[in-house]
Amino acid sequence: MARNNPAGDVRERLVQAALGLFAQHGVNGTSLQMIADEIGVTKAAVYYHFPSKEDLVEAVVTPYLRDLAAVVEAAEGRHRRADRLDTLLGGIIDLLVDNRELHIALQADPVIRRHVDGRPDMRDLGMRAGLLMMGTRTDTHALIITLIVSGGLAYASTSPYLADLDDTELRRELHTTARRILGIKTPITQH
Amino acid sequence: MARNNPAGDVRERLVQAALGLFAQHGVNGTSLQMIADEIGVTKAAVYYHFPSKEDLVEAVVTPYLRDLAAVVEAAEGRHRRADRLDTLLGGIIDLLVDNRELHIALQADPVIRRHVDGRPDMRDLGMRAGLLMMGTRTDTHALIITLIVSGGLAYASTSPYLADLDDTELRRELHTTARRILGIKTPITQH
DNA sequence: GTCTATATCTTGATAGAC
DNA sequence: GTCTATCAAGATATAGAC
Repeated sequence: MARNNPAGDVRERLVQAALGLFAQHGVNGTSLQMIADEIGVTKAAVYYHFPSKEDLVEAVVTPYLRDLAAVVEAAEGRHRRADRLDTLLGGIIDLLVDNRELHIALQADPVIRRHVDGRPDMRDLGMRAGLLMMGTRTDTHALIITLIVSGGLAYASTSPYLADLDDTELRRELHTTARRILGIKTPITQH
Repeated sequence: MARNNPAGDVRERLVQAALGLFAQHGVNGTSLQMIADEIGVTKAAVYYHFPSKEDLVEAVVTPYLRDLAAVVEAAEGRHRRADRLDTLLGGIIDLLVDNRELHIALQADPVIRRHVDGRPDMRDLGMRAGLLMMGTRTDTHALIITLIVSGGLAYASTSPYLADLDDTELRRELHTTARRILGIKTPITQH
């Protein structure tokens, strides 16, 4: 196995290059030529590793879906509401902060959305996470708070205004803020 | 002026068709052929009304930017903090609810983002809105709450889970929830 | 595993008839 | 103001040499 490349095998470098370009230009705005150029190979080399562009999309998205699924399952495994929330928020925020500007782009990209919707194993992940956040409440108000926190965390974590915060600080700020916002609907459980 | 079309002149129908398709497939995922087909004309007819695809993007985006600018300016014209917040939130939520599923897609689309960033008159709209939300606070915590509310409102207003709420109800729910979340940082002003 | 070369299709855009 | 016909460029994808 030829390992004369700067960092790791070509397949993984292709996935990383694609990830960055997808986030910046969208999937439709990123040609295989751009991806190949990014790591210094030709289009044909890309096609050796991935039979089609869709396969590349799948390779880019899958690790994130797996990580998210693991977080949701871990949270569902907890029993007390506070623990479920902490596990879910902590896990999601870790994912967001570790990737920063990528999540919004990936989540909003029409091609990726369609790809994810086409995978039955992953389709209800968003709803399961939402149910965990809502807890026992099922009214409209709780739903709206849940939606605002979900979308708001993803949006905030990608903001250029927070770019100079280090990961640890950003994680802590997002977690406490999300906790406090979600606490609005259940003020009694807060100390 | 030939007015033998189902609804209004062709130019406006093209803009509306483009808006819907952009939101669904993204700008790069929407060909001029698709837009032409949508209203039953040919590509060449599109090019009569818009010299280039970018001009169509501009025609789609401009009304929203103008509306947003009007809201921000109206809010900046108020003097008391509570009035500024109410004007801003009310205006933005009206825009979101009136268009629902469009805003997230438009805001996240790389082509549209680039187009907006290239218009100096509109570039600082987001920051001005953010400053209005933050009020006198300038710390990280206030910034994060502002970001979460901004992104969260846009995200929530597009959620399928809220699709069956009528506009009036959705508006009211979003407004009171946003108000309460922003109230976290200034609990003294809330009775 | 990576290359050159090419096939095929779709795109944004133009020319000119009506 | 809309059409048919066409162009040049760029896209995904394939074939076959090394």
